[in-house]
Amino acid sequence: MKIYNTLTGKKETFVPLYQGRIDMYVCGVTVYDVCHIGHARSAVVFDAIRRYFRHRGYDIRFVKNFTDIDDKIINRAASEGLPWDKVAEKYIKKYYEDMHRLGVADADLEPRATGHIKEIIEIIKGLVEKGHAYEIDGDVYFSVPSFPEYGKLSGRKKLEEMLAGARVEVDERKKNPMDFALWKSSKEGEPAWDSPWGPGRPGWHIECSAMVLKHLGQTIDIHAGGADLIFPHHENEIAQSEAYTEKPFVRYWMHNGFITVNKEKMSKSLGNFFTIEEILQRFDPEAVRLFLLQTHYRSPIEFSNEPLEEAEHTLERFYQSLERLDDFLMLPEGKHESSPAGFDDENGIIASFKKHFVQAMDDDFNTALAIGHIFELIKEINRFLDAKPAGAKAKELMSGAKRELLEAAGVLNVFNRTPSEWQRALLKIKKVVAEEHAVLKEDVQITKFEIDIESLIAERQKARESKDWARADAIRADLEKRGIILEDKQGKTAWRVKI
RNA sequence: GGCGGCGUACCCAAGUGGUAAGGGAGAGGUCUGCAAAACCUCGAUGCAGCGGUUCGAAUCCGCUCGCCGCCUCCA
Repeated sequence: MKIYNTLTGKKETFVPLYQGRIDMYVCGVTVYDVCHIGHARSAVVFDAIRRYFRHRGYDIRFVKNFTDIDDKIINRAASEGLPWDKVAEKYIKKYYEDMHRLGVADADLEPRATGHIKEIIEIIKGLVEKGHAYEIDGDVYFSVPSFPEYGKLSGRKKLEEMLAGARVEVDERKKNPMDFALWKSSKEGEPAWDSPWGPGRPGWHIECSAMVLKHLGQTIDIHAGGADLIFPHHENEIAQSEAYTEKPFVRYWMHNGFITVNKEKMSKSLGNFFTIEEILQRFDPEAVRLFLLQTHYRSPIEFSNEPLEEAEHTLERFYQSLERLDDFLMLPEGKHESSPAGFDDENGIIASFKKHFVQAMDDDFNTALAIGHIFELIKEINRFLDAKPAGAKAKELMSGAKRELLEAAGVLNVFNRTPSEWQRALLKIKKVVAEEHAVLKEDVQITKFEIDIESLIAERQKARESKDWARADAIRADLEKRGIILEDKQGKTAWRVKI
């Protein structure tokens, strides 16, 4: 398995520190506002990667933090008129709602900065004792010159060069302009914890060092996050952690690319962001997840409606094919045996799918290629079924193909509903069912709607039998206006939601 | 100013030395009462441009052009 390591700038063969086990830490979010699609990308990508590790048989310990104390939270508390910890609670709750809808599983451990003040103070004390940190007026700073390897992650070599064009406002009291805060003294009325340097709160970077150390250990296999965390956040984490433990902190650093809007990074400050909530009002969550996984995790993704609509079409294609496959598998067996030639070849698409899927994912988690393989398999299954196969052997081949398909789908956590669940979800998201009804009594209303459709289909069927094509076509056209497409198949008429 | 990334068909996108995955859109065909879906066929002699290394390059090297990111909080 190969992983691109930001530290070396290369794809490397992945070898965990302890055989069969992986310690992985992902930087989560600062909970001062709702999440946007950029946060979703990071969460979805590392969720898929975590699932893949598990699929490959690793015992993975997966930790993702919440930053629940920080200047932005304090500011937000002031503007919302809430206590700071209520602000954190509120957005943690919202985070879970959004992420669960996107199929992001909870981490094994989801520690919060404020739950680790004791450990943070311990580390800062150690760093001061070792001469890596110093106190000024209740603030404690990390001394960057005391850690010669500083800059190794972000590729920054000379501190002077970094400062030349930088837009940093330097705090005059710091010994070196690059020094960063480990502990910040609190002003009157701000949240504060007691410390050897007086009441204060932790700096941003130190929490991750403390939580990694406490929950995973001195050296971990993988540390991940968005590419914007490389500098200064992860660079600073390395400095603190390695200065404190004198051990390598992280073996593989992974960073996901940004979501862009008009080619520019989506960000709060530019105001060009779309929240997960508003996107999910218009698109199915599975389509959003698929959209995010159809591009390699390190490449930028340009955000717009079109690829999300395409993702819905892609899902439609998948579920239509799955339904067709299910229909075939439900068919009575019969004695007749007939399978088209070539489909059960050892090197054929069906037999080699699993190998290809694993190869793609083993190569730095190429989910885009892996999804490509899924659609090669879909096409092959459709081709097979087009040839009107029959008998036990054909069924065996198809049930095997279905098993492979769903196993791969499970790893990515897309394509894992039933075709009818997908259609029901579409009924809601495409607002085919009147909104007030859908909101008031979801499933009851939808079921009634489905019964209506079924009776219209029956009426149309009668018209067709008496060759009253005008009547049959009128019913079909009427349903299409309401967002329902009818498809006449062998022996039955199926309906689906128009995308 | 320093460091880094990107540029593949109409659109999205994979591909880091062996002769251009996949999806969408489009054209033609099979199927269908007609459709829809599915399937088949067609579609980049070429991967921003120029030059070089090589038996062989989208893939490596150099230069040029264009776009973006980090150096401030940021997924």
